[in-house]
Amino acid sequence: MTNEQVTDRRAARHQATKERILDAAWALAREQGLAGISLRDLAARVDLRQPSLYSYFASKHDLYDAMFAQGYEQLLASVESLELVGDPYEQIRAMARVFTDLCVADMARAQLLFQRTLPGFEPSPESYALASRFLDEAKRRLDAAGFTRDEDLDLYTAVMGGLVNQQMANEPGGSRWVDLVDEALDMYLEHTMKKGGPTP
Amino acid sequence: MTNEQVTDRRAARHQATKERILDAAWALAREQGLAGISLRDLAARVDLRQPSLYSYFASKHDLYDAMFAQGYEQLLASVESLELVGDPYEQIRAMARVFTDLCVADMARAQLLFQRTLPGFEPSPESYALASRFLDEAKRRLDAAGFTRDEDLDLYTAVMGGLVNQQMANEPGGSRWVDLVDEALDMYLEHTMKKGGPTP
DNA sequence: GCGTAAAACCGATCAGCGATCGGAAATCGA
DNA sequence: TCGATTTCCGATCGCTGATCGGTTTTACGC
Repeated sequence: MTNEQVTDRRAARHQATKERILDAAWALAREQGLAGISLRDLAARVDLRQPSLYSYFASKHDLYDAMFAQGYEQLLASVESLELVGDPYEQIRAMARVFTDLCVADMARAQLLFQRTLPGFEPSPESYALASRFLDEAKRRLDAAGFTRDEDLDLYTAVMGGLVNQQMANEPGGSRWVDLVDEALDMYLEHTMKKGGPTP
Repeated sequence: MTNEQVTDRRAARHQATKERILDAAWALAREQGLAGISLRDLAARVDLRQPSLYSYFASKHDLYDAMFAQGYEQLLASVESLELVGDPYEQIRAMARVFTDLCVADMARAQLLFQRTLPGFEPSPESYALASRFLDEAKRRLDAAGFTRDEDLDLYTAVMGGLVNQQMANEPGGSRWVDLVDEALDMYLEHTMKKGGPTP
């Protein structure tokens, strides 16, 4: 049992605490809002004092950045798990449904990932790369349906993001807007099929 | 020239200062972001000290509330000035273009009116009534085209808000998404005409 | 025009925030 | 068990919005 792991127990312990802090941060964000996270409150949740958090995150923005990366990793995992076979239109629909479901399931996460709401926060290049990968996944699926114009992707993100945005701004916790996702997809697909020419 | 105004010079002076503060607040919001407004900076802009602002606004949220009301008054003025005669579809298009134009013309305003971005801020009932009037104006124009379902309005606001939102979040200062407003209107009108039955 | 009540203004101060410093305490490889 | 490294935290800094009390300014009613 001893030296079960030859390598650093220190690093493992460090990483574990970091994840405990992140979990507590998400919980606080869901309770009090993203901007409502206070480092003193957060530290108390993991039985630390506020200065100790700086052993794990260089700043509050650095904490937000780690949450940003976690959020996109979760979305990427869900979208990448979708099969890439069969009707391309149905794949676009499935992706949209997964997207809206994940957004309403954790609005704090959606707010962090898709709105520029935290004053002065910008994701690091490494975290932004995850966001780009997420967009690439969307583009790949639109391409498969022959929707290859830049405008096709932009309109898609605008419609889906618009539904989620209205939902969060006007009826948080409800589903009045996100329930329109299928109708919105009817609208988008029909329009874009015409624009993009016949089905490949 | 004396007693040119029989009524309160006090109230007039008070209102004038209030508007000077609001103008400075908008300027600061455009420069540093909505949440970046510091009451000490704001006071300095109008040659006051920070506590003096509380003679005009009960709190920072009260200031935001006044800005919220001003913003909707400006949007309402623009939309209500649109003629209510002629092709109802063209009126819907005109309203959407005015909306996106005003949003990109002052993104701080759009952020305040259409995103829940300030931690803890909620408009007062009086200010929210202006927002409702704005939505009523939209509903009236959709009704005129036979788009009377609740979903018709919700989808319309989602699409237009989605374009603006993507624009602000991903390319502030640009026009990549709002330039799609005409194509988005093609998409929306064609879809909703089918859904809503034949033109009245 | 003048007296006076009301309004406006501000220095000082409060509690809260994120961030920083330096030293004590705990950890763990050797 | 030793010793370097990491972790932890009390104290403190500068900033924020808000509040208090007292001074100064304003302009209404006489």
